Amino acid sequence: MLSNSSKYAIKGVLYLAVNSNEDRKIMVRDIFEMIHVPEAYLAKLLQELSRHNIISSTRGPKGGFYLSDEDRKRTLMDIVRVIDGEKRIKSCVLGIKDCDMDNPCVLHKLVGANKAKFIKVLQNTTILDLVEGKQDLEEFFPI
Amino acid sequence: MLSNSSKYAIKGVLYLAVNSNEDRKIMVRDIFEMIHVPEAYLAKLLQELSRHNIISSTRGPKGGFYLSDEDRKRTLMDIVRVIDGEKRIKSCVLGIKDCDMDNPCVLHKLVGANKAKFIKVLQNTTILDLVEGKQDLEEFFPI
DNA sequence: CATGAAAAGGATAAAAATGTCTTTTAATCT
DNA sequence: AGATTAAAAGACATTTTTATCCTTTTCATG
Repeated sequence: MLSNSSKYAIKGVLYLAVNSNEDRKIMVRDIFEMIHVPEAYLAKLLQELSRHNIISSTRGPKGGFYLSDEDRKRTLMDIVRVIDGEKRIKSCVLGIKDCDMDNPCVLHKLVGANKAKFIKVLQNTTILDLVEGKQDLEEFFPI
Repeated sequence: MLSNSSKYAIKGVLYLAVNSNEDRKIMVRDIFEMIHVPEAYLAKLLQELSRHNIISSTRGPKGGFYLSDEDRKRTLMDIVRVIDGEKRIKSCVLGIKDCDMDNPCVLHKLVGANKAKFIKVLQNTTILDLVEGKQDLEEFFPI
């Protein structure tokens, strides 16, 4: 349903949400251990997200990845869409290829409702939602 | 969440449920086109299920795969368990490795409820459930 | 009991996902 | 300007999943 890559990406962004801002950028080197993702792999994922303007980054000294206020309004679905693509997440849990939520197979009703709800959660949950109301931030990490 | 293999297996078993019984065994050759699964690959999957007594088979002339009445009481979860293993299906949608339903990570509550329901469906739905009340059997295929 | 039909099983191939490494580019700081 | 730092980019490697092929074993039947 979600690839490892998407999960890694979400964890990375979550870490940035808690620990970074415009004035406090973070290097991959300082993230990967906390979230248990291989350094180079995480770098690639964050680069991909940055290229799609889901997160922000600057190069050079004092550089690193961070989340702007705008970035924080992104949903989990935005992340998944970049990493896995729309198709993978929406594809049928039981069917193959041609079956998806918009064009369901006959088995779809069996599991479709649950899956639809799951997708709604991804679509409706922003990074900000996840982090705020989370006073005890320690609680998140290590994931 | 579910591997292709599991989906293939479910489709195959569903076909058997509709078209086979003790007196009417079916060869892989006569299934694979209907459900859009490569012949040799489907054979492997059905063999694996047969070995685990999820479905039945006999060799030789007039042989083939079929479902006994007992087989029909198997759940979708039984199939998935054989093909994917318990671990894969129960692993966390967001976390990695050490996080699963029995030992949830902090992100789990976000998506855990939906996933739990999905698993319950797999656990509670038997092959028989799926097929009966399905008068218009044509409707199932091709999947 | 010989024969042929079918599953079973082993070995291999192809593709996709995951993970690593090296070079290039850009920002910052003397 | 030049040195240094860190992301960006892309080539390369590994592992897992998916898929195929081919031989062996089994068994119903004539």
